[in-house]
Amino acid sequence: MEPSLSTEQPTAPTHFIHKIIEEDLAAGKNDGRVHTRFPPEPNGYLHIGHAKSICLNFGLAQEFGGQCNLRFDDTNPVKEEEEFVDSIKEDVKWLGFDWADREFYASDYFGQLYEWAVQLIKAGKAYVEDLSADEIREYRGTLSEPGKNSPHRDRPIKENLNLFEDMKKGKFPDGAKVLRAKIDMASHNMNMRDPVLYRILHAEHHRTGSDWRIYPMYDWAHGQSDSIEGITHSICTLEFEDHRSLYDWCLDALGVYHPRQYEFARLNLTYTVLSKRKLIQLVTEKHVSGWDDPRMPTISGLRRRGFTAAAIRDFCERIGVAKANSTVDLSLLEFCLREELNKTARRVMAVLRPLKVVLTNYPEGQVEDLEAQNNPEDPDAGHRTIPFSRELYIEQEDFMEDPPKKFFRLAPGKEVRLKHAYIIQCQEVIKNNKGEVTELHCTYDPESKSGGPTAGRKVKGTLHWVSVLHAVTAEVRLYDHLFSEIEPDKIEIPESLNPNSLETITDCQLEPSLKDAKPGERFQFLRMGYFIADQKDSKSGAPIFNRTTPLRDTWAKIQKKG
RNA sequence: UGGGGCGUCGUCAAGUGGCUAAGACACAGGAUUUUGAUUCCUGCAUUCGGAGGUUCGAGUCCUCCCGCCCCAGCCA
Repeated sequence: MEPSLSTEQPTAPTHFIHKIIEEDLAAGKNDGRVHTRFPPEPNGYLHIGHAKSICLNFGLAQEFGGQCNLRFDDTNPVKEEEEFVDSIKEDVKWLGFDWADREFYASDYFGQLYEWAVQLIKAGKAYVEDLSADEIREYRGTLSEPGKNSPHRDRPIKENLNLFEDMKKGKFPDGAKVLRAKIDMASHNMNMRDPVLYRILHAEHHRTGSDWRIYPMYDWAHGQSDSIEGITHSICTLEFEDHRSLYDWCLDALGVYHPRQYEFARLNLTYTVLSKRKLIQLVTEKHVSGWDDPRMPTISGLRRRGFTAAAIRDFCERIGVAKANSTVDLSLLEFCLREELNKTARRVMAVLRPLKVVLTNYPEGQVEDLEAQNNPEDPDAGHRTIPFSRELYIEQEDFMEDPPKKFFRLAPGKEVRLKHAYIIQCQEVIKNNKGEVTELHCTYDPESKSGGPTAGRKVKGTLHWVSVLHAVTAEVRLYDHLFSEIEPDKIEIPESLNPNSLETITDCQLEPSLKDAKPGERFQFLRMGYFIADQKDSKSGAPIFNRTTPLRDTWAKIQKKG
């Protein structure tokens, strides 16, 4: 391999958070430490938007020689489940990141968080509220009008302490009381109008069981968890920008180590829905087969679809990190995918919609083993042999009885090259009584054998094919966008769905080497696209393939233009 | 109409007062090709949401205006 003389370097990420860290390091902050965290709530599966955050947090730690924790933000027992923490761990690992022994849970800190709440009460900075949720809302005021103080705001510290302890002991029903920070009911920032710190929830927690009757709110748990873990840069999405002053207030009120929060714009993708609400809706209303349906933008869905972790990481690097809301073109993700698959996927031949071809001048009963390169982009991938015989299948769309001018494929009287094999010419079109083409009679040119001494003759088109006698029948699932709208969030779910997002073909004919494809194995079906043997349904000997993405199709574009 | 953010090519996104406003994707041409794939060339913002102003010089500084996003959960 020759060393590359290119001076082009992959553009190093220079986004604003990267710069902040560089500046912090230069200024000697945090003793030169960089410590981030990825803090998912275990109430759903991770999706491509989370991947952006994962790559950012783990990537920054990696680049600066720091560490990144995996921390589950499990402060709401009524929404969170073990199933989700398992899937999250699997997905982060699959993406290629390692949190070593730093797997943490906000629930690990419930004890400390409670003590800190007591400390806050003692400092006169928190009080127990008796008002109902509705009343609290009324007292909060509106965006343009200040709120009013709660009648319980000036409760004596001693009383607050007792009440809070009783809340902890489970003496009150859900919703009866709540602990609030005493900040400023007239603040322009709604989050500072005496935010709720603790609520009563008589619910089983997936980790702490029935130990607790009160659970901290996000704002009380997050910053302190960051503090406990020694996080230096707490990176979150834009909607938490308004929470930053509360994040800072809590840490300052306690006088503990104070990490800094930075916000970036979350990822949006064309033709894709990423909101948790809609993702859950897709699953519960069974518009998809589950969280890992290959059409889902979840990590598990993308994995099953055949995406690679490297392609997703590359994508996350290319989209950049900024504060402007943006919607990335899905074609960029597809580009990253194809770029990698082109280099790595083994080429094979598979006929999705078979049309039989009989080579009338080929000896009956003869079988030739032809040599085929596994991947022209990777000489190390080697070669394999493919059986060739008198009866073959070609793709239905590769034949037209009355073709337009620029159709380079098979038509009556026309010649094409069969990949790795011979040039054939169409002599006769056989039809059934409905007038449908059922079979083609062709002749082959024995002088045109691939790799042979007289193979030089050029024809315009090359087709993939499979020998009838040796073909393996398989199911193939063709996927398209789940949504037909470029901005599916603007429309409600049944209407926004693409009715043709899944097409299952059951009588595909594959070259024999595919018979024992292992679940999870990826291929390029020559001229058709990239496919993966489904990890759930495919079995060695009875393979089922998912189309990851089609190849770029210039011919389709020409046809569209007419 | 309170507060917090954001507006640079179709889409992302560099740019932090001084050469003709990076790069990628997309798109459009062309070359090579036993995948109409890949690869390779070429083109693609006289202009930075708008209007004024400061300056020898502004996407970058100032003023005003316009537009978009987020916040009134005992969700995160």
